[in-house]
Amino acid sequence: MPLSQICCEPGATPPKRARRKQARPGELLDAALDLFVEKGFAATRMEEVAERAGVSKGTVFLYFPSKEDLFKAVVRHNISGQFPQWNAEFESFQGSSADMLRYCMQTWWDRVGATKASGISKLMISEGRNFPEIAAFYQLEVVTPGHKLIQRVLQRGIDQGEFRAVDVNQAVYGVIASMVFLILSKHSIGMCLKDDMTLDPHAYIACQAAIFARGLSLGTSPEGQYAGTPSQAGLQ
Amino acid sequence: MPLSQICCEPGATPPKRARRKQARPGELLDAALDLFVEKGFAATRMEEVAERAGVSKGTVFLYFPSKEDLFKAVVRHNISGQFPQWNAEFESFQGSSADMLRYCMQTWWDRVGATKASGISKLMISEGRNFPEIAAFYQLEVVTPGHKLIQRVLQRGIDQGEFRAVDVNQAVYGVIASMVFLILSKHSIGMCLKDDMTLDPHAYIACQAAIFARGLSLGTSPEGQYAGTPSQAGLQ
Amino acid sequence: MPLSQICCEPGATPPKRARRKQARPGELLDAALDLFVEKGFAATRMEEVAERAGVSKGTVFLYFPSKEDLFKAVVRHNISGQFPQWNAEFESFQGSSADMLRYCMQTWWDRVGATKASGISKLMISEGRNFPEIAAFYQLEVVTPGHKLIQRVLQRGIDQGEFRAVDVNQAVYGVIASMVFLILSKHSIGMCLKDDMTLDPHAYIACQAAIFARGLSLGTSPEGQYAGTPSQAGLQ
Amino acid sequence: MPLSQICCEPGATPPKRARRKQARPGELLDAALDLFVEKGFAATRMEEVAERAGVSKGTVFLYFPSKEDLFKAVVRHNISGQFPQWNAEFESFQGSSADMLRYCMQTWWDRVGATKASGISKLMISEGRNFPEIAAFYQLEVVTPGHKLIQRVLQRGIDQGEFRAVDVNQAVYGVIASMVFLILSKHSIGMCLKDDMTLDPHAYIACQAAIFARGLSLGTSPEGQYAGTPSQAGLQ
DNA sequence: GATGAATGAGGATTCATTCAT
DNA sequence: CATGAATGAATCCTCATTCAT
Repeated sequence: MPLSQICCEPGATPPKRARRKQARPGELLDAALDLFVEKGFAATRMEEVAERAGVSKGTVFLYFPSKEDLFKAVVRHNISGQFPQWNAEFESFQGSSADMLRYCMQTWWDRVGATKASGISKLMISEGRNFPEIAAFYQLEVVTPGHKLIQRVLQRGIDQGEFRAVDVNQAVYGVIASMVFLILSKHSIGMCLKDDMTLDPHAYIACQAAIFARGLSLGTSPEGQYAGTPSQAGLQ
Repeated sequence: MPLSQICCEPGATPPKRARRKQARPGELLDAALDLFVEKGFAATRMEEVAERAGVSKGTVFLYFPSKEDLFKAVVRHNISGQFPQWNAEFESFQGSSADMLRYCMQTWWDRVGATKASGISKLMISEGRNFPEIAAFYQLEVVTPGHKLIQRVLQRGIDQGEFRAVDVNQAVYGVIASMVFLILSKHSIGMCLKDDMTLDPHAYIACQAAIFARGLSLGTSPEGQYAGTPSQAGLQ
Repeated sequence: MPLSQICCEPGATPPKRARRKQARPGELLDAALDLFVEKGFAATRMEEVAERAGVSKGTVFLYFPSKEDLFKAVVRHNISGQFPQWNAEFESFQGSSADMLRYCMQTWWDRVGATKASGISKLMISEGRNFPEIAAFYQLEVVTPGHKLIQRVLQRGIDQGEFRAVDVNQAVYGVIASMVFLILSKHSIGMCLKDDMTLDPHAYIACQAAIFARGLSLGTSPEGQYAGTPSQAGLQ
Repeated sequence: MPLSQICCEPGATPPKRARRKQARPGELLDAALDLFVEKGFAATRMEEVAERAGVSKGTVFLYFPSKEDLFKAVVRHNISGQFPQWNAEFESFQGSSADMLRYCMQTWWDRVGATKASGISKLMISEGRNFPEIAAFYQLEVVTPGHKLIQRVLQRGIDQGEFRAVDVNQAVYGVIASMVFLILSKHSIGMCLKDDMTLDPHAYIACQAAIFARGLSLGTSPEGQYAGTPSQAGLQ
């Protein structure tokens, strides 16, 4: 509990200056997230971030030593922070692994995909190569944890005899691909969508999750999945 | 002195100077494509484009009035004719729809994904938003035809009783998502891959195609796929 | 609670707060001296001065209206009384003038050169030009007295028939040069030393003093010291 | 011989642009030397260098990739370049080592000390610590070669039986000290001079060289040079 | 008095674009 | 046509200085 709350009568607002001090980082991170998503990392000027947060140029550097650090803070504030909760949440999941997969995808959408934070992923796809340190950070803080989370879900299905023993890594990428696509449909002008029709994320996720679940399930498998070269088999 | 400068009967290659002049724009576009794909629009320097094309800085501006114009020219020049004989080829496919889907994906990879052409997809994903006219063009020439092609494959499976009657549009996006992911794994430093492990495209496609085929197949379906909210069902 | 805050009879150390207040300027000057010597005027940040003095940035400006004023205060504060009992001490020296010279240099090193005081010499050498008033002050308080002291030693040697009748002024500068060099070897990263080898001050002084003493001595002089232009005499 | 001189009639001035191109680096180096000496490294703004050379800010960076590189080029252009000639010159020196030493010092003064280039040394003394890379460069290109040159002269004297076998390194520093002092008398407001009297460099060098020569000479040595502690011996 | 949050002028460096040759 | 020297607007970042608390 801050001093200001001790030595003043309850309910008193802290001095203006102090309140700003506390609020600043958050305001800056919000402004930065907006701009990074809107214009990309390289095209976002620090001064613009300052303007949007209602402070002067120098103030941004008071809280974040460099543009890269600002970006990292944005990532940590908006994405990485979610993982501990998620992991915990899945520890105690009781239903089928198919349900778990769907729940996982839907939850990701609700908490990240549907928010501005998803713009960060688009940004990493677009500019990651030019900022190796940032890319490494993102890899460490977002990609790897995300991969592991999905991997755990699929592995659980296999271990419990719900899923076939497919190559888990490849399967994980399939799930990630769905989510990446959803992000791009939102942030890349829906460029990959037919007729500008906007994709309904929940329906899309439900459909993909169902396909994955069934695609990984045991039961009667349609034969010939991996047999021969179809080009020879099927094409005249 | 090369022969071409001596013997000039019609049809002969034009003298070096003239040929260079004619070839210039193409060489510039090639160089620019490479660089835009590799580094993005902002991070690509005009001088670098000139260098890679073997001309001087000023020459680039002789052919393209500005960097933005160069970008637009690059994309437009590479979009044309992305979907040539594809449709015809699939008219006569004889095998199962599962095989057809897999064949379709593999072929796409060999003919497009693995080639330089996939670079413009990456470009559109990364920078499309900043060039709406171009994006519209791309949509018309690439996205829609691609979507239709896959749609036909899935619809064929449903019509022939091989696949379940899922929402075809959503399912198509799943397939596209896989391919987009593959492109990004190639052009975005594989930033979405675990531990920098390089994705083997053929294995990846085989796996995804198998999951899709099975996911869309009839047979014993694990019930409850769409029932209830898993958060209530599965979470304590 | 420290005793000083309880018992306040006259003469007792003032309460901590007050003592700090009184001590502030001195602590600031000390911190600033260190930093100015180490990094120069331009490269020293006011905040760093504050930090080293254990106060906040604003406080420095409370005592010194600007960085330049701080600099001036630092030098002025440290110049006073550089030459205390020196002269008196040498009145009664009994040995040879050669010994006296060596004793003089060694003593200077022990009492000044080796201490923090030599830092302001370095400061004046480095930044003196930008602060003419200060430089004049330094000239008056340090340079001239020092010069006179050495001059007296050499003159004594000449008067007593120990040294040749060289141009005393020039000779004095030779001695000063040695000492300046020693200061710089200490404060300028020994940039003028070969291979980063650290100079041993006492050995160096012993050597220089010996050379000076012998160089000023009577005895068989190698003739021709001042004759002709060596470029004509020695060069082919 | 440049092309322009081949394909044009003799005496024709090269096209304006080309001539500037050739002259630019020199003009920039001159402007930079002036400013570095006048204001120091840190305080010299690149734009100012450009202004003084009559070009725009960007042009400086066209020729020198960074401020540090510009500085290095200045050093190389004005100081390091001299050493090869000097070394060669001394290979063939015929006179006594005493003459050689004096000639060496005088020549250094005429070719470097008396020119603006000597300001560089003052600058390194003042700011060397803040720019380690530059300091290392200066050490390599100037300090070490200079030290070696003087060392050779003194060693020659010892080898030829002209000088006593003193510690050569220490003696070298004595010579360097003289020259450093001369530089400082020129660039540090003559701060170490008595009564603002300007030092006559030639007389000063003659005097110092004589003292060194005699100080290093054989002949009857005044006894007791290194004996006892004078403080005990001489002081009452 | 002391604090430290906030400011904004200033400086190094980059790069699209122009234009004399 | 082609060149590449020159430009200067734009951008990140630093730091002396101010001032509300």
